[in-house]
Amino acid sequence: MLKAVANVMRQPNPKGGPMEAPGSRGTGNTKHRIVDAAIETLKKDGFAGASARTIAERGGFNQALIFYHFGTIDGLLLAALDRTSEERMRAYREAIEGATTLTELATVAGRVFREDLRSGHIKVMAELIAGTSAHPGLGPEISRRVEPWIELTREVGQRVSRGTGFDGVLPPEDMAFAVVSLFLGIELMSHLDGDTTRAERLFSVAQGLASTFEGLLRFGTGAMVGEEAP
Amino acid sequence: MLKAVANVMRQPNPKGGPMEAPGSRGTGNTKHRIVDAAIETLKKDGFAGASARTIAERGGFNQALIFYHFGTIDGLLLAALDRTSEERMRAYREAIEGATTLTELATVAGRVFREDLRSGHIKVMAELIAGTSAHPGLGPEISRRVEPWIELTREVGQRVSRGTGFDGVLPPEDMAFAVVSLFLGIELMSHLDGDTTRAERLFSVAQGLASTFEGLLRFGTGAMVGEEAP
DNA sequence: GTCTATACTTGGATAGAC
DNA sequence: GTCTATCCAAGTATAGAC
Repeated sequence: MLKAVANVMRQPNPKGGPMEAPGSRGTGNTKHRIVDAAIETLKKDGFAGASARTIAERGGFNQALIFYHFGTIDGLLLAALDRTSEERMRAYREAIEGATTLTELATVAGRVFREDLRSGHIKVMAELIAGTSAHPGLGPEISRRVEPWIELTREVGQRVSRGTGFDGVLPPEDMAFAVVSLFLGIELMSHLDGDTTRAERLFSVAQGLASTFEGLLRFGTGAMVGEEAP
Repeated sequence: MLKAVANVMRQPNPKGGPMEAPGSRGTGNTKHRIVDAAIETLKKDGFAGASARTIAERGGFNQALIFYHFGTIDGLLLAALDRTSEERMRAYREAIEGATTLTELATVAGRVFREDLRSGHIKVMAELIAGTSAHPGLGPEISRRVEPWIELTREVGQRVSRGTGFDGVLPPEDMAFAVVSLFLGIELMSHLDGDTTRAERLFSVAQGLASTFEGLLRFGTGAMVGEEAP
């Protein structure tokens, strides 16, 4: 039950492994396919269903390849998280970086998260976080990979709230923690009954609230909180 | 992998099982102990770590007893959820029913959820929801057991927002879904690094926000949204 | 690098003695 | 109702042929 702990970060194989040597064409392609299958399996079967056998069967390759390329299952799962995380982080950054007002942010973040919800990208993270209790060795590794999401959220929140007179009230760190938690929770809930309509509705409402709120602020509420426009 | 699906609701044993016969003293005590151990195991080892053997070892009883009393592991896990859910529901209801203002609500709900966070009661639910992907048969069962929580949240939210001029803006259903999701997410995040300080801080801040907001409302913002006090 | 075969462990579940 | 013994499926991981 605990024996994977010390091995989580172990390198592919004792002899240096498939180190993506300069001239190797096509190599690395298999690793890619394995990671794909792992992501797919985490989405559909969850952490508890992500065994070497199920992953290998879904991907149509041999089970032993996992251990050759990633050492352990946990190693593969971390690689899977790295991939989705990187992909989605790029998507969020691109979508969000143009947004400066609360309304824009709500619109654009809602759109990207809807994509996630449908494709299950955040599910990978939620499942791994939940699975951490069973494989404690994963804890610190997952934790490190979640931090950038909190940081991204904090940055964006801070940028958008600047000058609204709201940015002293809810500290950005707390806001970011809450938002990331909320997204993870929505992901869990939505996959419970395969029903994303509640989540979709929530995002519509949030969008509406954001622009209403923004309108109110422009109205002079800023002065009430004791803030001046820059 | 899928064979538990049809068995989830199966009764204890073929012959009618240990049906808590009227005169049986002490009986049912064992079932209780088994459920205790299951809850403890879900909290500490998560869904993926909650095997018959680990549960039995933690509880100091024989592994076979689980199948005698609950038919399957999934059956036991549902019983575990029933117990925590009932216990915590009572605690929340008692704590919350007196609260009529937003400030009171934030204070009291925060206190109870902090208890949860430390004792891990909601973790049981979060782990089971996450585990549902691996055991699809659990899906509907868990879903049924989550609904009352959304309903409770909705009721309370509605009661508190009544007359604040806020209760048309964020539909109670959406609010309830968001709050439950948020709590589940916070639970996941807090157990990831065993650090509950971020969650604790968030609750303090929320408490502060609630009373600030309430103060603003009393100030006449209600009129701005077009609502009159009852 | 990839496959087959295999060792060994853990897990769900049942039979049967007590 | 509880325990021992046991069956068999599934899991991780490795050795060794190709």
